[in-house]
Amino acid sequence: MIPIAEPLLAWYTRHGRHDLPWRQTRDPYRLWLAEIMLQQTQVESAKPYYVRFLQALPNWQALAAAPQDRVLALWSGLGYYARARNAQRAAQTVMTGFAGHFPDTLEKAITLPGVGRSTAAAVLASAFGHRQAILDANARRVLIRSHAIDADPKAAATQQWLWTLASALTPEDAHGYNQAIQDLGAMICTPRQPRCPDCPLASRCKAHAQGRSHALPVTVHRPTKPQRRAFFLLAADMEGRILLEKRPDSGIWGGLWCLPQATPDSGELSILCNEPPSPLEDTPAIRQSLQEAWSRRLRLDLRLTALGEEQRHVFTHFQLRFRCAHARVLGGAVADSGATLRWYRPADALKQGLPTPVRRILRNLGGGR
DNA sequence: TAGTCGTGGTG
DNA sequence: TCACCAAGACT
Repeated sequence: MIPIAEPLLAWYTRHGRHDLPWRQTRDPYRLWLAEIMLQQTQVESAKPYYVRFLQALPNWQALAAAPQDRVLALWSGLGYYARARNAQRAAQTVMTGFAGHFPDTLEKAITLPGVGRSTAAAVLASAFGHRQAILDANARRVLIRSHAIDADPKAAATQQWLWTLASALTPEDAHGYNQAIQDLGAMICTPRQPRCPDCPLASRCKAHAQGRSHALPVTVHRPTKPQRRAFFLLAADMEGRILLEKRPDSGIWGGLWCLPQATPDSGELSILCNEPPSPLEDTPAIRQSLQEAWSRRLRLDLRLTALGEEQRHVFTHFQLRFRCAHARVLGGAVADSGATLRWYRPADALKQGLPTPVRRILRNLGGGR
């Protein structure tokens, strides 16, 4: 084991990112929210969301009591929407189960939905000064390089070893140390092109000594992403309002408002589910099939007027190719008033919690902006 | 245990 | 265009 706390803290004092919004506070709510938003998310992406979210929902009580649609709207565009749903559940648990206070032990903290070991440790260390080790992507990379660990970082045995290492290395000032190791990972010990000449740990880093900084952590080859295809329905009524459908709570884009989707070859309208990719051709038969399927399911008299160009959206584990089917609503029972189908004027739709591709589509409706 | 869950930046 | 990656957690 290589002691790194001392040079790390000294470096952090001089070069750390002390101006990050969540470093101006020791309020557990604010620290916890930052940790949730930063899960698998880079600092620059989370920043504006963090500020906006706190402005709207500044404490446990406000978040616990807010409508889910409001929470998701604030999260819209940030991704991993289960985090937003879990965050609200966690806030409700804090209010009802912990008397409005973030739990002060690791065991209790990780019972909150969306709070794992690393997130809990980060909050306890920063909010209460507890000596708790974190193990996020930054800390993991620093430990793997400094100790020249060759094993697959994702393997369970490696994880266990890294946690042991992290715990042993974390000093009494875990609050400072945790932030220091994260900043080092983000600024110096970066995934690619690590800046070893500027690193305070270079003299004791095993990977550096072996000239393998760039080769660690080892990467396991991932198979290419599968493709999924779908048609999105852009149905406008007489007043120019657009039909949106709320997605189920679980699964992709859970709880968000989306354009109704369909695939041409499945008899009924499937929703971004895992099925063999069918081409997004524009043929009379496919238009007919889409029009009938949507009309039936949504109980609307639809007339498809055009198919937009193919667009793409890449997820972590698959790639989505889709086209927008523009349609007019001639009449019929308006599938409205339901909990999952609503008509929105485009300007109002943009205030809802939308997946990024849907937001982009609706933004482009009015010709830009 | 191995998938599942978003989005934007980067080489 | 593409694969990889990010302040991970859940099922």
